[in-house]
Amino acid sequence: MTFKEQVYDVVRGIPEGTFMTYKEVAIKVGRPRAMRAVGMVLSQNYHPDVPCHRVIRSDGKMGGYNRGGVTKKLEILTREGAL
DNA sequence: TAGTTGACCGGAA
DNA sequence: ATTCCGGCCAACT
Repeated sequence: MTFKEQVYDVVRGIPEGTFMTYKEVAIKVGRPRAMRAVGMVLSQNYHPDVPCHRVIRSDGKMGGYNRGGVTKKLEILTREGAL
């Protein structure tokens, strides 16, 4: 099980209408200091099964989105009722 | 193997 | 509140 595999699994396990920060995900995978690596993996991730739109920054802002842009990401979160 | 990059975070100015 | 800087980790070339 590689780092990114674990990241995918954790993000996949995020319930609908909820969101986690990159730091939280990093902690989940057992690498509290690898928050940056998490972001990179998600940026490299084009896997539709992984709801990477539920992962945001600790500031409450959103990092990015490879599937439609930040706007789309915000719309998805709003549609899921995360806001 | 070594160097560069990135969807980050926290503290300081 | 905003901007700047350093640190940390994995992937990619």
